[in-house]
Order: sequence, then structure tokens, then C-alpha cells
Amino acid sequence: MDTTQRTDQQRSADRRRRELLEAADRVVLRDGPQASMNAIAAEAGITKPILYRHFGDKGGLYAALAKRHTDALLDSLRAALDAPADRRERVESTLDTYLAAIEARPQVYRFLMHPAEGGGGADQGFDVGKHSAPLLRRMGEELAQVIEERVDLGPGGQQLARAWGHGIVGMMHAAGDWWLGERPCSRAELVRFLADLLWGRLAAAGDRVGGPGF
Amino acid sequence: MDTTQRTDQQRSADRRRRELLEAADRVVLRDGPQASMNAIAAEAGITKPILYRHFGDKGGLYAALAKRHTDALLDSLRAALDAPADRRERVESTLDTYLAAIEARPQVYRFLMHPAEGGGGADQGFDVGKHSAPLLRRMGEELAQVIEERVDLGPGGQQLARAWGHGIVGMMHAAGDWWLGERPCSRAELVRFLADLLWGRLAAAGDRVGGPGF
DNA sequence: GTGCGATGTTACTAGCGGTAACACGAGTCT
DNA sequence: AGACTCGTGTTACCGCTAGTAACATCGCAC
Repeated sequence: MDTTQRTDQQRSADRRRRELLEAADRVVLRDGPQASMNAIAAEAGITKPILYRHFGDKGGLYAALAKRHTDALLDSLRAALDAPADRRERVESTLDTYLAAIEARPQVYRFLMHPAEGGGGADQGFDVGKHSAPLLRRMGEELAQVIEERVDLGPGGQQLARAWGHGIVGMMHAAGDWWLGERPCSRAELVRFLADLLWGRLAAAGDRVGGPGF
Repeated sequence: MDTTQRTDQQRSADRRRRELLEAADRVVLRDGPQASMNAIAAEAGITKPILYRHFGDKGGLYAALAKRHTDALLDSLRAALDAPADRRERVESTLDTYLAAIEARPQVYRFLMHPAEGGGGADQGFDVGKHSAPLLRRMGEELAQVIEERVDLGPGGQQLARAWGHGIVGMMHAAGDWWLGERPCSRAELVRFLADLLWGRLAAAGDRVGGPGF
């Protein structure tokens, strides 16, 4: 039958694709985002043109690679976000989940956040701006949806939820990036700091008196 | 005299350097971060090796270029941050200053945030992670300092201020990036949304009832 | 005039992303 | 059986990049 034939081929191609992605994963995790297509092909035991037949170009490969990790991270975040607990608990647990993820696999994190697409040759027309950090965007949209579903924001709440979604994700990301680089405190402390910020402690704190010069 | 001689030379070299930076600026703003050294040299009316004598490598040129814009942006932010007004007003004016800046010159913004260093050839040893988005880091540290100086955070306030500095900057950045791409609302609205978020409106809002399915 | 240092050039290397052209093995049709 | 197609794989190449070496040239002190 024609269908079974096509299915067989497709299955085989999918398996191959997964193998290639795993090889690419190993190389990217070892060499960083500037891993070359040659190196990836060598790691997979094949040569370049096969990679190009499967993924089109380097951007396609990287997008597929990023999608895997992004999906995995988003799954764990969703679990924390949807837990049956009160809001503060959910916020803290989501922050902690994210920080634990980037702490456990900083290389993956670096790859997702700094794809460093600018290759060498023909990808001149690549629009860096539009493609930048899709993980952040996806997390922002996801969070926005959860906020809109579960928090009563009154009229105009949809735009507000989206702004907050992206804003909170950015806060988490930047603070996490700084924390991962300097490790100035424990993970739990940072979680508390950020949750406190979101809980309005900045507005509630008093002005400092006797400060330097003002 | 030896000193005057050296000073003359140095002055001339500095002037040349500035001219080169301005040419690089034009090209980067036109072609995006993946502008080639050849194109920059051509725009400056010279050839590549001179660029390399002045800036070492592409990273050096880009760092010098980024420093200029970063310094300029930080100056305007400092002005908003240090204004003699109450805290909410200062926060809003700082957010607005930042958003106005990225709105006015999105190309500059793209360049600063997505340097896309991965060139082609020999910069394999480049550590992307360490060099990533220095503007965000500098803004974060700057804001942390202001927070620590002007807000009474009690014991352990220094770490808290730094976490908040980086977190707030990240919030501003991610929300601004999203806003710049989609323009879902006016600048003033976004400023109010984010300030509301920092003012604890997330904690104060009620749970939504009768939402979809939960 | 003569050396010397800065400024500039041309011509090159090595490596990148990406592609065209060719080679082989398995299944299908006649 | 033998020709035909099709997916998989290769080698060899293109145009481009960042970066460098070697050579030319100008201005200036001595």
C-alpha cells in the first residue's frame, strides 16, 4: 500500500532527524552556539549536505534544536504555573523552576538566549531582530495567558496581562542571567527577592534618610 | 618637546578613531549588526587593516561602538532616575525615557541588544556568554546603586537592591522589546502597566472566578 | 639627505555557510 | 533479468567572512 510505504519512510526520516538533533545537541553543548555545521555533521558521522537536506539551513537546525529545549522548559514551567496553590506560592515555584533549569544546564540556557546566528556566508538577509530570543517571547505569551485566565484585572486586562507576562519573564531572565554569572546568593534567596519585588515591596519601602548627599 | 609631540599624535589618532566610529555607526545602522568589516572600511573611505590597527578585532570595534550608545542612554536614564520627584514619578519617567529611546532609534537598540558577534572566521574562541548584552548588565548595576542609595531596604539590602536592579531592567527590556515589535498600546500605557506591576498590583488583584475550566 | 614611525595599500590565508554534481543501494515496473 | 527511479551519501566547489603579512608612502626629526 502506498500509505504504509510513506509512513515507513517518514518514520525513518524522523528517526534520522532525531539522531541528527541529538548529535547537534552534543556539539552545541560542547562548542557553544558558534558550533560549525561541519563539526555537527562530523559528530553525527555524516557530511554537511545531509544536514542541509534535513534542516534547510543553519537557522533551521538551530530553530529545531531550540524548539526541543524550549518545549521541555515550558512544560516544567506550566506545571509550576498551574499548580493548585495560592498565587504567591505559584509565582515562587515558577521562579524556582526556571532558575533551577538554567542552573542545571547553563550551556543549554546560553544557547537558547544567545543563538549568535550571524554565520559567515550567505545568511546576510537574516533578520536578527525578528528572530531574537524566541524562548523569551514564548514564555512571555504563555505567562500572559495564565495571568489573564487566573487573575481578575478588570477592563483592558488582556493588554495588561500581556505586558506583565513579558515584563515578568524579562525580570526573571535578567535576574537569572546576573545570578548565574555572579552567584551572589542562594537560589531560594533570589526567588524570595523577586517575589517580594512583584509583591510591591518596592512601593512599600520607605525613603532612605541620611543617604549620601541628597 | 616629547610630550607635546605625543599629545599631537594622540589627538590626531583620537580624531581618526571617532571618524571611524561614526562611519561604523552609519553602516551598522543601515545594514544591521552583521555589517562586515569591509563595508565599514569602505564607508570610512579606507581599507580593513586600518580598522584592525585601531580596534584590534571586530569585537573591539563593536565594543567601542556599543560603549558610545550605552553611555549616552545611561546618561539620559540617570537624569530621569535622579530627578527630584517622588518614587513613582521617577520610576515612570525612567521607564518612559528608556522606551522613548528605543522607539526613536530601534536600529541602535537592536545593535546593542543583539550584537550577533559570531562572525565567520577566527573568532571561535569568543565567549558569547560573558560578553552578552553588556548594556543590560550596566543598566542593572546602575539601577541597583540608585535603589540602594535611595530606598530603605533594611539589612541585606545590598543584595536585594542588586537583584531588583537587574530584575527591573530585565522587565523593562523584555516588555520594551515586545512592545517595539507589536506596538499593542501607547508608550504611556505601557509605562503605567509596568509601574503598576512594580507597585504590587499583581498581588492586590483578586482571583478570577468563572474563568475557562478551572 | 637619511632614518623612522604612522598611515595606507594589495594580496593573501583559513574557515565558514551553502550548493551542484556525481555515486551507490534498494525497491518497482515491464 | 534488466532498466528506472528515488533516497542517501559523497567530493569538490563557490562566495563570503575575519584577520594578517608584506610592501608603499608621507611627514618629520636630526
